[in-house]
Amino acid sequence: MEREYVEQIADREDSFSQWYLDVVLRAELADYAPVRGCMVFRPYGYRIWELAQADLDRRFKETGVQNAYFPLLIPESIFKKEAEHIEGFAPEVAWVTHAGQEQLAERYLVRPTSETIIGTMYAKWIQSYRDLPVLINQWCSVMRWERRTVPFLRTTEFLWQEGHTAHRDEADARERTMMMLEVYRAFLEDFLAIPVVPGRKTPNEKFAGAVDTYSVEALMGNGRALQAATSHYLGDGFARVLGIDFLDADGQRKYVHMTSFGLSWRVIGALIMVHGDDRGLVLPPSVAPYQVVIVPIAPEAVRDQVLGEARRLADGLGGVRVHLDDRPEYTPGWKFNEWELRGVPIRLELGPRDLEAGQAVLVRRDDGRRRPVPLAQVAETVQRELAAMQGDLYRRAARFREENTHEAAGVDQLEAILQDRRGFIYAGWCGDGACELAVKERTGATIRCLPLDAPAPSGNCLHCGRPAQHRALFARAY
RNA sequence: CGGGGCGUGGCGCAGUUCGGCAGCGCGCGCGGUUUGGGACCGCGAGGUCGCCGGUUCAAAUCCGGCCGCCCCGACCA
Repeated sequence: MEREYVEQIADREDSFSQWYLDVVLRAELADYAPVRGCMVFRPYGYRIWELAQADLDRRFKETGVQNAYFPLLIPESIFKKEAEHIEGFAPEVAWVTHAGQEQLAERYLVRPTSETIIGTMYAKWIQSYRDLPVLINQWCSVMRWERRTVPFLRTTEFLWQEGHTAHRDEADARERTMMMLEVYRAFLEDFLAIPVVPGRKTPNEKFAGAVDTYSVEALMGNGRALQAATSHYLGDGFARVLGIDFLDADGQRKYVHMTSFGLSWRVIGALIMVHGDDRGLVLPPSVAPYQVVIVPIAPEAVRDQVLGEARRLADGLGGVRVHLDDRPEYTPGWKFNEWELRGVPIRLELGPRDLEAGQAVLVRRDDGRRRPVPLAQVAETVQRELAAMQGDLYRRAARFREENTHEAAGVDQLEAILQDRRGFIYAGWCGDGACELAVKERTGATIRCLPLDAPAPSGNCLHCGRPAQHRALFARAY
């Protein structure tokens, strides 16, 4: 039999990163811009972001978070106030030094994150414990001058949301930190169909300026880990240097305890790498710009008839994002490949033979199964299959993760697993950062997180052999 | 930032060894025939050969410098 599908993207097994880039470009999610490390987020990709954004934004608002917007530029004097913070970001900060020909009295940095400028405003707004908590999020872009960039995963400028909250005490702030981590977990698993491991970062891996950093970690199709979102308990460090204090009910002046949490367009990269296959993108119905594409097979003699029925079919799919591809210049086969590459969950084929039989042919993107559906039942079947596919994609990704999750008793074993098949690797850890760094040095794997649901540690540290204090999740990471 | 590879019409590439008319496939435009897994025929448009400099009668090709992209490693959402 002849080759059934056209070669247009790199082989996913042989060259995963080339496959990833091919999908990004060929599916028209993004394109390279004439700016170092920057990309253009094209309409099809941006629509995915809008759908994800709308859902996550709704989840934030359900917890009382409001949206606002703060400036792109941050005065150097303000950013420098938190020592650990500036030290962490200094190497990748872009500076604004001139307005026209004139040199500015003070340099501004293009925000790499907004803790300091938002905190500065909180200092003005917060006087009393009655003003707390303050729960604000902003959708914006930030800039970090990374050395090596990859579309969506690591770009010089990227879109994200950053939430910043101020609280009366540590307990309230910590509760918010965990609440937002759970919002991310639910969003990623339920909406993007990406299974994640929630956990706490080690001191080596935490956010510059945070007391504790939590993240949700996902496993990509090539066995590498990706941090999909983070939530930080910042303590009162930022409050102290920025002067965010309030008068408590007991008459004492106190500093607020803060949190911040963020998720970026990196999750678009995760979608590609978790769900994609040899034929390209596979989108969960929840974030698919088109959930259904109708491809009419319309020879000249029956053209009007087929297109008329195709339009009726589209109109009958209320509440579903449907696209009728009636371009005459492309053949049906071309369209099949095109929409599969772009990840549309369901394709409906409608041709003369179907009209005679009073049916359409339904094909699911994830399993490729094709079957005839009577026209009267198409709407109902589409709804059912979209819902089923959402769940199936999650379960498939979860199964892949289970199959690629291992245990390592020592560094040798960890190294062997990484060479052989990568994936998530659990191992005992004594809690010493030196052991963590030694493992990284030798194997390239880092502790992605200390999973929250991990059972009590048993056995010994994989590196030094002392009793394990944690059950750590190791992986090579993006 | 280190190691490797690559920059030639929109995309994928040949040509570079050994200097001598810039080519091929796809795509694009027009006309015609076509439509159940990337249709076919004909005509046509489109290139400062990544950039700057040098050698030469002559440079995509040789020399020097620079820039960009990709892959593999050290830092990050």
